[in-house]
Amino acid sequence: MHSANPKSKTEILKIAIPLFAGEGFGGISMRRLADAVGFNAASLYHHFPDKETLYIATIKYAFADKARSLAEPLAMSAPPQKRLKLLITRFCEQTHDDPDFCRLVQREILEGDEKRLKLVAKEVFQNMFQGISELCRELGPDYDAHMLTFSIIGLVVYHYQAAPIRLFLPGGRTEHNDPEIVAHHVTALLLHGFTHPVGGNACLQGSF
Amino acid sequence: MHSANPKSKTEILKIAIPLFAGEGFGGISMRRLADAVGFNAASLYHHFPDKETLYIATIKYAFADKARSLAEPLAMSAPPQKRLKLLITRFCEQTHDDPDFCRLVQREILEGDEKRLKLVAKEVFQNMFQGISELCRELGPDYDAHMLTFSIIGLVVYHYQAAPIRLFLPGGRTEHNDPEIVAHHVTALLLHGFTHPVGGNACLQGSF
DNA sequence: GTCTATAACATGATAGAC
DNA sequence: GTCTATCATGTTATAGAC
Repeated sequence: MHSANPKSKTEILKIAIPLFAGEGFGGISMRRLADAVGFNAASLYHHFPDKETLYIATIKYAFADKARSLAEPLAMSAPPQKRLKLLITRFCEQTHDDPDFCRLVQREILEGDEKRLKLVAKEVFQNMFQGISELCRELGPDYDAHMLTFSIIGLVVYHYQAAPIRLFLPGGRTEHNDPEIVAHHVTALLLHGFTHPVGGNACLQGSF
Repeated sequence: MHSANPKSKTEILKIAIPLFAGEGFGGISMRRLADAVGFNAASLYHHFPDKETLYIATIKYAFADKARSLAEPLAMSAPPQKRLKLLITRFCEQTHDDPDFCRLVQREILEGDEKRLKLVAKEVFQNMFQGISELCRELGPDYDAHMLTFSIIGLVVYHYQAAPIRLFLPGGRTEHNDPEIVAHHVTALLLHGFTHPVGGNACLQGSF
């Protein structure tokens, strides 16, 4: 219909991402967003019919093509352990490098209604989840693949979700957010549990 | 000074918990909270000087004594594996049974400033974190205790944090939120990694 | 301690000039 | 496609009756 130039539209969305990620839907007013863009508040309504549409467009824009790149390392032909390590490394790097995206997803899971949660599930998680599930069936065939996939994602995500509180907890250091360190830790834990890959002779030490 | 009856105060807080947990600070107005309490909005200001003070009081109230009960199973004298299993079971049950609390903590980590994050760290996590860290040093002495503690907490918490999206993802079923099932899964994963405790001969199958 | 009334302001959204 | 001006509504917070 109108809005011949899609550039302004995506430019608005690009600026909206960190704002909504930081303070949420209710925390950002149309005026503040307009200020950040360099527009007048009324101009936003030329591009989007209302605030919620703008918000959902922001989320969709932030999510676009994220899933693909996350699912990429799974397609490789390599031993499952190697694929796992690569996947987790990539996942840690992306989560580390794009905290806004991580927070947006978190917000959606926290506040989104059913319709929007389905969007997140489809746009963000679906591909990666499918891929990880299959990997899980190779690596831990005795586990429930869904649960294991959840655990892998949660293990990585939580380290960054809770990063703001890390330094206030015993032993927390800045290096603990380093994607390489997180990836190494998570991979080792997933493959061997409490039995560290180095000192690995306590593996069969007992059931619980 | 005023407010001779502390009952109204805590009653307000009790009602505020699920509201703030569900829609956040910006999502709940003083009017709506007052309606829920059965008061007039102005009356809230007799008990609390402003909205933010009320919000922080709500969080503090929700957090009070949570830490102690979570740290309890760690004090037992039992083999470390058994203590871990008990801790995780309790943790899963509490997280499952009190989703409001879980969401409030999540919100605080997401939105809290430094001062409030210190509050969460101290009131909620400190004791439990300390206890888990020591357990970690027994169970996985080759791991970084801080990282491992983060992983344990994250593993449990994420399964409930992301529960709203579970059914929209491949293989997700309602039973997957059952605390007993989550606890069993998490415990097994932590102790043995991908090597399931039942079919446990693949334990040394290779480094990555 | 709770109410009514209201001040002072921010918000989402629209109309219309340019 | 962006602006100014404006509306209707909702917001935090206060003053003062009871």
